[in-house]
Amino acid sequence: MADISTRKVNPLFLREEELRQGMELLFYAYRDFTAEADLLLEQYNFGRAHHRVIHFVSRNPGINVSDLLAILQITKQSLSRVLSQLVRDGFIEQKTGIQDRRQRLLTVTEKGEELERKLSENQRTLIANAYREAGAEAVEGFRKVMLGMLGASDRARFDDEFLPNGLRRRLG
Amino acid sequence: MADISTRKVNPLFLREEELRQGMELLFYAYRDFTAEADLLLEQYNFGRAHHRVIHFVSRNPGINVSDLLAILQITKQSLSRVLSQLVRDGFIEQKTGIQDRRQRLLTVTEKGEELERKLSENQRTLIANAYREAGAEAVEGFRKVMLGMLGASDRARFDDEFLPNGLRRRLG
DNA sequence: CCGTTATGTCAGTTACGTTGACATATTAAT
DNA sequence: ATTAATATGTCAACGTAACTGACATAACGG
Repeated sequence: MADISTRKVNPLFLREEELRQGMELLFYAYRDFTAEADLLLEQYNFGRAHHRVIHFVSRNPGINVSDLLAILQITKQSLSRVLSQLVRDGFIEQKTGIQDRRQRLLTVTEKGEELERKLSENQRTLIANAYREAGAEAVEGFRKVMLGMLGASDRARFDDEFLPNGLRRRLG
Repeated sequence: MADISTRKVNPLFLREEELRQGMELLFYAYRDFTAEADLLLEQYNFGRAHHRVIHFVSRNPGINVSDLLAILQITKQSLSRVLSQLVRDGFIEQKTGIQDRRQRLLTVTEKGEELERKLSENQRTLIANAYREAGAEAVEGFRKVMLGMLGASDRARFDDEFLPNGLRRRLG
């Protein structure tokens, strides 16, 4: 086979090829992964940014704005537009913090949870299918490689990943 | 441990948690992966779109515009802006097709290859480190899961992934 | 010759990010 | 008690990269 002979003759080329392939896998996977939700979002006049906000607020109920900004890594002005739309339309609620009254603690309303479920339904299916077809061992490898590609601060977010929702550590 | 007890008590919750975690891994990995190249691109007044074009033209020398559009999945108007800048600045060359003179076949110039190397240097390092730390078996799992998440047409692009560059099949 | 294809371009729009400057309420510190 | 720092919000202007729709040109193919 051409591939095998190439493997033997030029292993360095294949290493390079392997890396390039990884880059492309990431590109295609991310795009295919977000494609369907994007279509749904259009019906609400929302964009991908709204989905991200709903997702992370749903995952971190009671999160404050600073911590959300740290996760999303955008400016407060950018978040403001998206967040105020979500609040206006009743998908997210803001409550003044108890210990620190400067904070606006964010939670997703039931209406918001419903939207989140709709938006992520296809994504969950995609991942679930990929996980199921690949098998538990492959999933472990997938997680290992993905975690290895994250920056230190993002990796820290997964340290307590198996704690129940309410106990998850805020910040990063 | 909290995680193990939770696992036993509520396996369905953990399944959901596992899927959500996969979604976030993809989000963080993609962002961290592209962050550094984005900074470099600014110095050329280019954006991520330019990187994508250079990458895929470099990978598919002599590709025509339609096939490139099929890979990128953007409109020709969107590609036009980016591509004409890259041609203007001497990173990409267009040659009229030989069999079909309507086609503009695209190749990356030496200057373009140099830029591509610079841009992907950090990305290659990120992947290489993640691969090395995770081990060969994990990498196989990673690839399996990622491929499983792709749509059929994107998955087809990886059918001949181990053929040398010049022999890779065009289109999808 | 004519319909289709490959490509390009003009014009207008949208989503989502940016910077900079400033305002307000609240907390923390000297 | 005053002052500095923090958390948040907002106004304004801007840039990139995507989009749609419409039209133009050149070349291919029957």
